Formats: sequence, C-alpha cells, structure tokens
Amino acid sequence: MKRDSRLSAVLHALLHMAHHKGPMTSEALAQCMSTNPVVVRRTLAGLREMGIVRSEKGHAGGWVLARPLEAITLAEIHEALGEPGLLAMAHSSDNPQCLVEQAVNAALGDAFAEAEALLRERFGTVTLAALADDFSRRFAAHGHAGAHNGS
Amino acid sequence: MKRDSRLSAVLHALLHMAHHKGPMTSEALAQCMSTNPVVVRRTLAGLREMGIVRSEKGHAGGWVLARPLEAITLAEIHEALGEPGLLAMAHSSDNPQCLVEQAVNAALGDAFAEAEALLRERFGTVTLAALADDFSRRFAAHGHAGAHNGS
DNA sequence: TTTCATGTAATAATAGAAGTTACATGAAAC
DNA sequence: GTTTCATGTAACTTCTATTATTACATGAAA
Repeated sequence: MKRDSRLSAVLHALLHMAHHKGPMTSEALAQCMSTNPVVVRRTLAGLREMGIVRSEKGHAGGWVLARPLEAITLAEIHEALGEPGLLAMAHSSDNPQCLVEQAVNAALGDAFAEAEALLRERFGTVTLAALADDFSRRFAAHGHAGAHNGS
Repeated sequence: MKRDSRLSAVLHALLHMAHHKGPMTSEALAQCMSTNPVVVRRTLAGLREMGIVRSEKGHAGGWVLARPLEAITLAEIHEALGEPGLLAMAHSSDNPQCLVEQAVNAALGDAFAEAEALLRERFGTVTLAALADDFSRRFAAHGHAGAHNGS
C-alpha cells in the first residue's frame, strides 16, 4: 500500500517559507520537496483557499505564509489537502445489505474510528510553531554547516 | 489514496467458512468476495502458513478453519496478510540528513505511533468469535430471508 | 484414469497518483 | 507599452502498485 506523503511534503515547504525572507517561487519549493513546480502549485492552492498561504504573480512573486506559525495547525493543513483518509485500510464497504459485511464493518469501524479520532485530536494541537521550534533545537544541536542539503 | 480492503475481505471469507458445513472452494469464496479464485488462494496462503486455515486438494477439497473462532484474533489475520501498514500517510522519510525533515518526522511520528499502537491493541483483543456473535445478532434482528446476497 | 481442486509462476489489465506540457493571466521592471 | 517573470489551470503522459487472468503442475478422490 503506497502511503501519501503530501502532508510531510507540505510541512517541509511551509517551514522553508517560514525561514525565508520574502516570497518563494514554486520552482524553489519544488526543489526542496524534490518534485515539480506544477505539483507544488496544485498542492498549495488548497492551502491558499484556507488562508494559510498567499501567492503573488509576476516579478518578485511566489508564496508566503499568510499567518503566524502559531496560528496554523496540522489539522488545518490536513483539511486543506482535502482530508485524505488517515487509515490505510477500508473499513466501510459499499455493500451494506450483507449482514456479514455489516458485522465486519462494525467491528473494524469502532477501532478505526478511535484511532482516527486520536490522530485528529493530535493534529489539532500541533502548530507549525511547535515544528519550527523543534527544528531550531536540532539546528542548534548539530551546528550550522551542511545542516540542510536542499531536500 | 486507495485503501487496502484485504482485511475486511478476508474476515468476510472466514465468517462464511465458519457458517459453512465442509470445505469451501476458492471459487465459492471468490464469489463471496467478488474477486478471483487465484486471488483467494494467494491471500489465504498466508493464513494457512499461520495455521488459521487449512486447504485440501482434489474432490471435496477446499478451505476450512483450522481453529475455533475464539482462537483467531484480528491481529493474527493482519500479521498473516504481511502486516500491511495501518496508516495512510508516510511519516518517516528516507532523507534523515535534512533537519527540517527530521523535525517533521518527529512531530508526525509520535502521533502516528500512538494511533498504530491503539489499533494493534484493539486487533489483539477482537476474535472472530466476537464478529460471528455480532453477525448472529444482526441475523436474528433482521430475519432470515434475503439476509445475505452472496457478496 | 478421469475429474476436481489447490499451488504457483508469469503476464496483463486497472486505477490512482505524480509528473509534464502548454498556454492563459496578471504584475513588476525596463 | 512591451518584455519578463511568476502563478493558474487544463489536458495529457508516465509511473507504480495492486488486482485480475492465464496457464500449467500437483495431488486426492471418484
């Protein structure tokens, strides 16, 4: 099962923006996330709609954070990505007539709902500021040279 | 992100086996799970290696449960399927040199690890017998006619 | 010895995400 | 104003992982 890496990719991009004076182009962000500028624009479009980032066209254009780091939670970012399912397994089928299926769904559904709720709760409490602080700590601990290789 | 439905499909198949006198063929199970006999054999091969089911060749051959329902947990079934990842999102990247990435991984990793632990714990306590009981209750509540449509 | 069922390798089809191309839009620089 | 730079977005291609299918070997019972 292939896992969705958009959330961590976006976090990566947002932290770069936070540490960057002035707008960053899709091109530059694409290099950070080792992907393609169009993909970056597509992904960040969702965040823009939620007022997390802003974009400007033309000369000196690009992407900037639209709010302070303290005011951005993982939950919002997840929502901006279209709330992709958090769990890798299907737990509700499209065949509710079958009682066997119903029993299976009920049993799995409870466990899955709990796990999802836990993740949502965590996502709601973690802000980008917390991530940035963590980064600063690591940066201080390991020294500055070669600490970031552009990925 | 496409979700893995093998777990619920297998549970569906095992409950059918439990309610069936004598072995069930891959063909019959494939119809239940609306898939293909070879896929059924491939999937159940893992369960057979763990002693959850047995298979017999030739006339009157097919698949039977190798243990009582009380002695089969969701955790074992999950393991028999190769322990597919439970979460849909990637939380640890293959680029640990980047400190930004590290901070992101650390933040997400904690939340994800907790959710996974919760699911594993639940999987360990739910037996097939519990699922079968739930099915019986539904069956009794809705009456027998047309209760199961072969899916 | 025929029939039925599994065991398994090899290949094809599918679906979903990601990447790419192409061009329109708009803002600043010259 | 027109050139340059950057985003906005649609259309299309590639990539990749899963699932489905085909083909044939193995083994057990009728």
